[in-house]
Amino acid sequence: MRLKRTVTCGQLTTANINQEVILNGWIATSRDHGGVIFLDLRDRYGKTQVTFNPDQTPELAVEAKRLGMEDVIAVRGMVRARPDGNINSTMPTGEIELIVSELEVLNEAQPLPFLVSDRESGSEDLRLEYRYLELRTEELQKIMAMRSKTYESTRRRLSAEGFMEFETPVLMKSTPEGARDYLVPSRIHKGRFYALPQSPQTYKQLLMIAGFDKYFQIVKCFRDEDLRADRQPEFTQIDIEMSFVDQDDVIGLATRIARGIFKDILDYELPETFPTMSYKNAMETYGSDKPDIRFEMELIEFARYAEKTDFAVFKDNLAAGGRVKALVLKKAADKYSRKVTDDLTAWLKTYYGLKGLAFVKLEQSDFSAGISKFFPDDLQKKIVSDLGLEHNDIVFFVSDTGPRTLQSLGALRLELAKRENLIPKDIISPLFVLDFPLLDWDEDSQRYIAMHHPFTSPNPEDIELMESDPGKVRARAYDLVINGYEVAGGSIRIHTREMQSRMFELIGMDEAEAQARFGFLLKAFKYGAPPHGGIAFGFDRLIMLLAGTENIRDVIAFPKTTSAASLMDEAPSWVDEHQLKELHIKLLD
RNA sequence: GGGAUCGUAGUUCAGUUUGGUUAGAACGCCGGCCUGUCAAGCCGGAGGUCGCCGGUUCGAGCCCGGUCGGUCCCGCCA
Repeated sequence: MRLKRTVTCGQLTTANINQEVILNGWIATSRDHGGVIFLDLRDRYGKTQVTFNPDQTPELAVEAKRLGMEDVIAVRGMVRARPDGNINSTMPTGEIELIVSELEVLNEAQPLPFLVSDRESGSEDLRLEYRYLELRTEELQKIMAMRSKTYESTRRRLSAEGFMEFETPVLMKSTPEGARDYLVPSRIHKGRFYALPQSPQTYKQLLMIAGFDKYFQIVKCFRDEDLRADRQPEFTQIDIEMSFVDQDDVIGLATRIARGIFKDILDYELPETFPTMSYKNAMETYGSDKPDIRFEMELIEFARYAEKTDFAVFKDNLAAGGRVKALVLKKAADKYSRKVTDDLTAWLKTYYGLKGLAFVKLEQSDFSAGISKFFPDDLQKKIVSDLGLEHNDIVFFVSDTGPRTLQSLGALRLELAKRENLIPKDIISPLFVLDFPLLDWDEDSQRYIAMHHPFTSPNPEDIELMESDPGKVRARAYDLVINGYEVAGGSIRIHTREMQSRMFELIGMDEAEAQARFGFLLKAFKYGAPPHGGIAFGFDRLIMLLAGTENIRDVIAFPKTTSAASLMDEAPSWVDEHQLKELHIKLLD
């Protein structure tokens, strides 16, 4: 190219007046007045108005006339102060303009599928097809810059703390536990497959055994499961592992990393230590293992009142070992007509398998509507006084099996908070959830499965329960939850062969199977494995919080749709027959 | 695997309730006018397999069945 930029489109000010400069960039808008022509030239640093004046350069004005949006040009010119009354105070470069003396058209753009100046001007599938254009929008340019700064902040802090950065294999052995693996067929080994890592879990443990006591990696992970607004099939983790540490050391480091990132990127001060809550408490109080604690509205234990009511559903469920819990929405009963409560009930039925949702409204200090007639007067008075109920409050009741009661009331808590705008924006509320159960009973396979993963160490206080009451054993596992998002999760690992074998046994994996699947790790444990533990941050979710978006596709340069397809390059795609043949693969159907 | 919802010019949408002449608007695009705008303005023009397949009907953008794709949710995500 002839005219290489000497400055960017975001940096010229009145200090540069009378300097000759060259700008390169995309045309954001053009304003043709028949005589004078204005172009706003854009690059990722900003926009500058460049002006073509037919009195001075008539031949350039003719050429500029046919330029349109998103053409790429280079211009040489003199920086001038804009005439009086023509200053644009909404842009940083609004006091100056570039009077063009030389123009090089680098590339012209076809008519655009949507406006780069307005991200809402195209539907999401169209924007994904032309993702490189969407990435030119101001919003995504900012988020990508934020993401880049976060990589940098993370690396700088971990390096300063003495961590070594590693790369671990992307082609690895398939692990049966956990999420579905993405598989890669081996050409050389007929009928065998590599798997893409769900996480580099085993490798980082082996690096601990190798003596690299502080490891980290910013790494892609792959899980072949169905997607959500905050889940992509490939996503990024800040993966961390440390030797000779206990839970508090890992939590301390995770706190410093999170504090550092929010300080560096948003200049937001998180507390020096984050609050903690047990898994049990989180479930009982918020109906979630990742509670959003930006607002109160806690779940209330209601069994002691429910048993004194005349409501058969409560009594039957309690007798059957179920639960009754309640949720109070303050000062909003008038907004919850029969239709609204019916809709909420239908929603809970559909998604959480709940049989019903009961409620009462407060009319002055008396129960009204819903199931109020099942509450004797003296019981009403006691509840009103115990719970501090006031006029126009509405109390929702859920009664079902324990887990279903907690989960659905937790979902209702979030839904009501959204409807009533109870969630304060601009607040970031971190929380460590601790003492997760080691195991989870799986109805389908009628066995225990590891709740976190099978390398998670049991809490030493509960080890004696491992065989007698496995469901009660707590793990040394911890999650960092921010604003209701699971942002990081980790555990202290098992580091002895004996304990690892006991764990495999608990989840119904016999010695032969354990050998076949994790023999390499069990073998390594025999050669001096140090006590170790770690944590992994969901990097994309962290960026979501920093950017204030609820969609993970906003923070990934080239994301996939909810059917795990890329609309831009049309992956996944069919492959040639000979490619399949080389891989010894034959398609059914 | 299940549920909800959306699909109409290049794009964003209206039209679907109640089937009926030539499917509209805005932005973008093309042409013309216009020398200080910054979402420039004014005038004109081109642009449609109403996602796709089938059905009902004299007649379907509109009703019915199926299908494909986007989004959100449940299951799933150690």
